[in-house]
Amino acid sequence: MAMHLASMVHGSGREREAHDQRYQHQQALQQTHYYQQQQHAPQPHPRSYAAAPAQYSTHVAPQYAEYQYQRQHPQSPPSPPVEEQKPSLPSISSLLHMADGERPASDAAAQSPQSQQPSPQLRQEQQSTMAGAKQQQQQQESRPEQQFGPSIVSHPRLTLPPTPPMHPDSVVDGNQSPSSASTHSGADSYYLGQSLNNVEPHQQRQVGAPMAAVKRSSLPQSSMSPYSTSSYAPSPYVSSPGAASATSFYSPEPHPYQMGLYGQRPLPSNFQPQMPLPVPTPSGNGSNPWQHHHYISTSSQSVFPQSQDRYICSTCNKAFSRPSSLRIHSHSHTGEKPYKCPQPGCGKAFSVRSNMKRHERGCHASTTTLTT
DNA sequence: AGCTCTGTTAGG
DNA sequence: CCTAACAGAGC
Repeated sequence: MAMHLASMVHGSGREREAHDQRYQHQQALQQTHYYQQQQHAPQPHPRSYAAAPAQYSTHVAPQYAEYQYQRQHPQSPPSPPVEEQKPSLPSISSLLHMADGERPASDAAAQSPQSQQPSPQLRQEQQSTMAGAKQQQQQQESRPEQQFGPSIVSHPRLTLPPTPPMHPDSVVDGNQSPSSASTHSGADSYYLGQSLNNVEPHQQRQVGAPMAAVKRSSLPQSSMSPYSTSSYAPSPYVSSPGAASATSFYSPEPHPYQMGLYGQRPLPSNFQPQMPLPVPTPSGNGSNPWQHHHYISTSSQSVFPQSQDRYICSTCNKAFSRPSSLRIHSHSHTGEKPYKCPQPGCGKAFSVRSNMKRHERGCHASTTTLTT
């Protein structure tokens, strides 16, 4: 029966086939899981830069509209004018009755209070968009389905109090769009660097620990780093972002990690951020892993420092005025702690020398005073 | 110009 | 409280 509805509502062609299969399957699953998914749909990262989500919402949402319509219709109209339902719903009802026979449990779940959550607005949006296009199609294709339309547009429930709008994309593609959208935080840059270590960025993204290493740099990147938009690709110094870090533009020290991740060079004073705006490629794995997370406003270009902070971390794009600062900063990405507490028995290591000194003073005050 | 140290802030 | 990380001052 789902097939009927789906095929009736949908257009034809491959998309419909794919949809039907998927729809059938989803119907069975989603009747009970839909709202769970909705609740679990990842929220956009608070720091993510509003760029992406909109583009993901389109072609998946409609099926939910159908689904919602189909599922909610029977349970609901708070005060369904009988005369309205009579002419408009018979076929739907019959379909649903069939469904009842097939999956009583699912419908029971569908009628649970929780199932009321989905915002009428959402449905309204979806219906309004869908109804317009598809009703006409339906009316042309098969007459009976036209009841579908009127019941939608005139349905009293559409006037229900507004609830927080739910984005179809977050509902439907929760694990796709938000994640890709949320990758705009500077943290991703870190993973980019990590990805050089033969680990997929998205895999790393699931590893919580490394996040700590970049938590600080992620913020400054968005706020202060004008290079974020893409100091890599079009840079005269960098021919291939992936290989970029392997090239030592600035590497006074022979540290391997610098060569690998932080090969950095002073920006020319006349450097112009000429690079095109970052393209939020949904195809994440696109040829260029460096592209997928840069959603910095173009206005940031105007703040580009001409002479200061010429040393840019290739991982997080943070700028430093001194190479040593960049080097120290790089430790935060690599996790390297080259400064070890000299005190015997204390194996503590630090990424910043001064922190080690401080530790030494604090924790080994007595011994240090003796030794010094 | 660059390094080291100190002070400060923020997170766990 | 401890540590990570950063900015600024002094050298």
